Parts: sequence; C-alpha cells; structure tokens
Amino acid sequence: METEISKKDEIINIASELFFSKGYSNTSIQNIIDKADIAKGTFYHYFKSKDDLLNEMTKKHVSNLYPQLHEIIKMEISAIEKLNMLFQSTSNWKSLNIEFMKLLTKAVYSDSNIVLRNKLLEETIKQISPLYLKIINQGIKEGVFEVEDPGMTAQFILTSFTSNSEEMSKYLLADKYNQEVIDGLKRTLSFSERMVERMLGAEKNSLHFVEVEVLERLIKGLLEA
Amino acid sequence: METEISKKDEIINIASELFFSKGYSNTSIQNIIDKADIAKGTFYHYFKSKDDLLNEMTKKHVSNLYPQLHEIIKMEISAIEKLNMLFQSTSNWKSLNIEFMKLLTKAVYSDSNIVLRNKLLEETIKQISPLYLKIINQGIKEGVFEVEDPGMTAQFILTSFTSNSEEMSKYLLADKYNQEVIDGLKRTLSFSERMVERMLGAEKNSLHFVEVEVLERLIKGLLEA
DNA sequence: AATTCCTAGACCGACGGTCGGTCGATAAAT
DNA sequence: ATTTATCGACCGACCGTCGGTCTAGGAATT
Repeated sequence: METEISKKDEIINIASELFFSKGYSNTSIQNIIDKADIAKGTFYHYFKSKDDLLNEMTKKHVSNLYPQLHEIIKMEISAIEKLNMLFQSTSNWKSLNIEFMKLLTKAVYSDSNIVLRNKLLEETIKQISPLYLKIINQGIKEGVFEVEDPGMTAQFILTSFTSNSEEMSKYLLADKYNQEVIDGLKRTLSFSERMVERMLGAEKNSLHFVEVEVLERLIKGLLEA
Repeated sequence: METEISKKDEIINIASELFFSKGYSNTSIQNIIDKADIAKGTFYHYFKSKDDLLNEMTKKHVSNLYPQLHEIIKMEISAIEKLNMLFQSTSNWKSLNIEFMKLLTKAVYSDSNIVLRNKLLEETIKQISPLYLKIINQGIKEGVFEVEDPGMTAQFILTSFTSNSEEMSKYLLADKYNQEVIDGLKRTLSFSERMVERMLGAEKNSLHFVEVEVLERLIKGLLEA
C-alpha cells in the first residue's frame, strides 16, 4: 500500500519547501501550483487564501514537533534536565548538518519571511508553552525554580528564545567564520542560558542548552565551510 | 514664516497616518499619493520603494523619541530612577488619551502591521539600546545591577518590552472592560517589572514603570469607555 | 541657454483571488 | 440494469490591484 498523502498535505509540503527556500513573500501562488502541477482553482478549493495556507502550514510544523517534546515531559527526570532536553529538541542543534542549518536560518530570518517567522512564533507559543508551564511547575515543586507567574513566564521564555535565535542567526549567516564569529555564538548561547536561569529564579549555571561536544562539532563545521 | 516642511516629510507624515490607521500592507502607494495630492513619479522621486518609505518613517519616529530620552540620561539621578523614567517615556503612558491609545494599539498590533511592528522594533533597538546600555553601566557602578553582558542585556530588555506590549495590547483591545481585564493589565505590567529586575540582577520591587496614579487614571478611562 | 531638479501620469508585469464551468464517481430512481 | 441526479475535486481564463518604471515636460538654478 502506498503512503496515502492527501492532496492538501501535498500542497502544504510543496509550499513549505518553497517558503523555506525562497521566502514567503517571494513565493507566489503560481509558483506553488506550478510545482504541485495543479490549477489555481484547485488551490483555492483547499485553501481560503495564501495566509490560510501559511496558517495551516505552521500549525502542522509545530504539531509535528509536539509528540517528541511531550515524550520528554513524561520522563521521570528533574525539571532542569527536562528543560535542557526540551530546548535541545526545539532548536535544531541535533540535526547538525551545518549547510542545512544555514539554509534554514537564511530562510527564516530573511526579510521576506517576517510573516512566516511571526506565525511560527505565535503557533509555537500556543502549542508549546503549556509544556514549558508543566516543567516550570515541576521545578517549583522541586525547589529549583522560584517564579511568581508560571504561565506568563513560560510564554515569556519562549518569546525570548526567538530574540536569541535571531541574534545567533546573524553569526550563522556570517560570510566568514573566524574566532570572532565563534565567540559571538558561544557568548549569545551562554547569555541565553543565564537569562533563562534568572527568569526562572534558578541557580546560576544550572542550565546547559547545548552540550559542549555538540557545539564543538558545529563550530568545526563552520570553520570547514 | 511658515513652518517649513519638506515635501518628503509631508509624504512621510501622510503615509504615517495611513499606516497607523489602516495598516502597512493595506495602504497602497496610490492611497498615499492620492491623499498627498501628488503623482506616482513624485513619490518615487523621493523614495526608492514602499519599503524604503517605511524605513525612513520608522527611523524618523524613533529619532523623534531620542532627544527627550537623552535628556533623562544626562540627569543626575540614580540608574533605577532613570530606568523608570525612560520606560515611562518610551511607552505611551504619558499621553493618557485612552481612545488614542486604543487606536494606536489596534494599528500596531494588527495582522496587517507585522512588517511595521518589526521595523519599529529593529530601529528602536538600534537607536535606543545604547541609552539603556549607559543606564545599565551606571547601575553596575552604583552596585544596584549585576549583569554579565550589559550590551546584550540592553538589547534583550528592549526586545522583551515588545512581547509585553503585545500581551498588554490584548487587554487594551478587549471589547469589554471588566475587573478581569484590569487585573490582567496590572499583572502583565507587574510581571514585566519583575522580569526586568531579574534580568538586571536588581532588587525585587525596585522598578516601577508606571506610577500608581497614572495606572488608575488609565483604568478609569477604560471603565468609562 | 544649459543643466539639474522636480513633477506628472500612462503604462507594465506580477500578484492574490474569483468564477463559471467540466468531469468522473457515487447514489437514487426508474 | 439503466438512466438520472447529485456531489465535489478540479480547471484555467479572467479580474482588479498592486508596486514599480518610463518618458516627457516644467521649474528652478547656474
């Protein structure tokens, strides 16, 4: 039996590729239907508008992330360990193909993708912040976090990640990889960790979003490119 | 002598009104030149593109904010006092016309203004974060702040304000003003203060972005509307 | 008189979105 | 078993609007 994939999903997948490689605003409906080999009418049979397509797409992307994150939540480990794992899964550190990462970064943080970036963040907050909330509450019980408003904090931390990702994207997209760029990456990452600790009222240096070896590999990849 | 206003500034002003009332993406060049009573060619003589206009516009808006903020920096008061004043000036609390604020909020936080919002934040960070940096450094000297990377912290705090403004905008745009909405506003604001304190390593409850009487007035305005 | 600056608006291609309609599958009626 | 009716996936010509270009002419400056 073939892998049954609905036409709608097929369109979403093709549009996804185009959005991430060319940018949302640089991708026309015509581009999408050409590649999908369908007619205009077909597209608008499945989607109300281009924006509607983007909504469904982001929802799907974030949803796909959810299950593995949920697995982490269910594990019997400390809140801090969960948080570290959660971050590592949310970010793309694991798939350390540097070329792919550069491509993705370029796509998401390009000017023509402000809309996509925003939708992605919005959807992430909607779907993922409840998971963060659970961890925060666990951490409070364990006495390692000290937070007044767990809900708002969860949301706030997720938003903060975006601003830090943006900062890091600058380094990843540098056309030349020297010590300065590498230091910048390390500094930004470390800064992000210390900030989240403060927001959570956690002990300093308790969080480590990226294992040293992973970072080293990334840097090595950068230097070779 | 009449107030000499260049054609370029005139176009910027008119475009500004339209962007803020209808949204950036919903405002066409045609709308602008109609209201400005000029021809297409004239517009494109002064601006390279619609995006160029947006850039100049945001730059001007933020620049107009700069002088009064710079005044605060020069004052001989504590870092904490400066920070409080700075925030109050940056935000629009001072001009407590509730109707105007609702309009502005609606404009800036509408979907059709993601681009504008982003540019505004970008420009704010570029121009205003150096001022925050000075205050942070002063606070460190005074021993009231404890920060590892002042530069990044300044930037981070400014970005955070956006996410909090976004949260507050939800309450301001509520169609019904009841106790729940008011509490939400108060809680969000207080949360923001506590967060900035943590980011700065400042003592709890040392920051007060909005004076109580101002907030009360705002809430009164909300209830009457 | 020449050159530069400014204004004008017809015009362009690309865009997102609409609309009237085709066609094959399935179901209901004969 | 055959016809008829209904459905909805699918099609692509078409529309208005958009951001942006181009050429021509007028105003100011030299």
